[in-house]
Amino acid sequence: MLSAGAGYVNFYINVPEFGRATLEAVVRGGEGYGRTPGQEGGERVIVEHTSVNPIHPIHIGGARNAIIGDCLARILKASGADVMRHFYIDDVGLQVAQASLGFSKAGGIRQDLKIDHFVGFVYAVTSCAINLKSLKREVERLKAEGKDQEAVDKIREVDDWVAAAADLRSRDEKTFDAVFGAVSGLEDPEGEIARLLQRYEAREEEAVGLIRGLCERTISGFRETLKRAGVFFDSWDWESEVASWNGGAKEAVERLEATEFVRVEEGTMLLDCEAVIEKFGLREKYAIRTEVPPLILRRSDGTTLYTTRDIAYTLWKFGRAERIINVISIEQKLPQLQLKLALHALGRPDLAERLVHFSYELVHLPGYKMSGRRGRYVAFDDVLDEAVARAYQEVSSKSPHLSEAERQRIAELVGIGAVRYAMVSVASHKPLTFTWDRVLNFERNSAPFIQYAHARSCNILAKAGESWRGTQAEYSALSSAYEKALIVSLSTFPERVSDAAKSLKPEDVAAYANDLASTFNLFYDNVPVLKTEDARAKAARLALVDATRIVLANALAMLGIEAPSRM
RNA sequence: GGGUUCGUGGCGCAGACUGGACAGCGCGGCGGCCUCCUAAGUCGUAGGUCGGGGGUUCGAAUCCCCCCGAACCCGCCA
Repeated sequence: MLSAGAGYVNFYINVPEFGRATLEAVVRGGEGYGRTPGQEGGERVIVEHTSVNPIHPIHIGGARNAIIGDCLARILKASGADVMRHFYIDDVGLQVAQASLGFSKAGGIRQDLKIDHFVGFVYAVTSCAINLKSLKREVERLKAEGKDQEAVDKIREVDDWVAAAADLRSRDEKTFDAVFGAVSGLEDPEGEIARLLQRYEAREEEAVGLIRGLCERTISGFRETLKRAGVFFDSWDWESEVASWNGGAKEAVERLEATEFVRVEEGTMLLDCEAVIEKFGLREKYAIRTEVPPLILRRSDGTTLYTTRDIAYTLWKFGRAERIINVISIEQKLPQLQLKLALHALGRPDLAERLVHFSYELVHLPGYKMSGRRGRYVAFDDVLDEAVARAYQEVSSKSPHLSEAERQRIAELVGIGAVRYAMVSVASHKPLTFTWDRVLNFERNSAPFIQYAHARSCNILAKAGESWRGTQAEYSALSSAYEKALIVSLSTFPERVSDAAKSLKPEDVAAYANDLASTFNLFYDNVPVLKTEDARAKAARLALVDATRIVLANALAMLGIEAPSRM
């Protein structure tokens, strides 16, 4: 039936029939409802995400990346794609060499601190020592040249690093003194780091042992954190292996060198991005309104830079998938564009077309700016701990009848669910300001709200037993507005999932789950299920509850959030 | 300085690409609902010049231009 008004067409649905069809489809589909089964020869997609530098623990910004990337992968998989999740380990960067140098001076590791946190500390101390040394030299030079005002500005920077150093020292004097003293005592720490990196790229045994040793340790910490957060990878790609030692970066540079777009200036090799844009008419395609600076492919000392190695890595990934989605923060917008331009320069516009930079905004902290180099960040581990602790308080006060073990189990999945939901539900192009109260809320518009609706549905079903399943359901009994709304919501789930996958908007699944939970709560408060007199009407309502339970669980699964049956 | 993105009630968000039914939701405020399937729920109420100003349109939070504010980028870092 149709009716029109104010330029809109309203549809009315044959509820009993539609209800029957929807509920049967949900129950028949079970865990698969809302999912498109993967097919032989389906699109292979690599989602590269997290890829935190192995020099400090994953902080709250990396957590946003990990959670968005993980949800994206889950949703794409649900829509039928053959998804592989990759973590790119940037072990060929300057920062890793720097952390490794400091680590070699630390005089052993601390057993009482998670290893990636210890590495982060050592890296920050090393970075302080190096920055202070070079800034002080700069100040001397400026003073000698009579540039007093510039010297004053530099002194201000020195003060900032001195403050960072004092803060670090207060955390662990022994390690600080060992690392800071040793690094400051080096005649030319920056040169030493550059040489270490060169030796690593040349795959010299000692350098490999040092850098790999550090990376392996840090990554073992990452794995622990990520596992707890429900984030998993199919592949851990060492930059050294997929871009450097395998000759990939060298080959990419050579191939680019053979094109008309590369030139050498003062020993550095540059890709003329503007020339690429002009040649292939890409200005409009990529909405480029300003001059794109040249991409430096090779340093004057012969080593490669991150984006150069990323070209090689991208080609490597395209050997394994048709589409690549890189979850990388908005800060790297320009290098990601330059990466595409490099593909064009190599004569592979088809690859550029299927390379997606899924960018997300940074996580801010009220009051200060995070800085790995200064050792200032909120670690993902600490966020998870705090979330679970708060959830435990909540569970204990709301469900004191549950056993201690069960309260702990529920606290874990509620706390972590809350963090995941908070991270994925905000559109990724919006900056996120981190505050505990905001991220760890357990009310509506949060994972616990959805989990609670799920637990309620489970509870009704648990009390109903199994006998109703043998009863012929009378779907015409589902006549209230609450029931109709619920049926409509359930029926739209598969479409919502495929839309979210197409538009790469995991937050849409989060919003759907919240809406469904809300719709179910209205039903719950207004329609008594177990008290329904007529057995066939009761069976229909129980089928509706069962279907809701299934869809809530499936939606939560796509967000990597567990669905408890009690809480 | 140039570019990109964002600016929606006290706070946090959705809606914007594909312009249309009173701009939705949560937190916080105020006032209700547990002899009834878990109140992490729910109902009611107050609170909005959709940053500001022009324009396009029958119609603009949504499209265009200008301005203001914030974030990010413009490195032989990643």
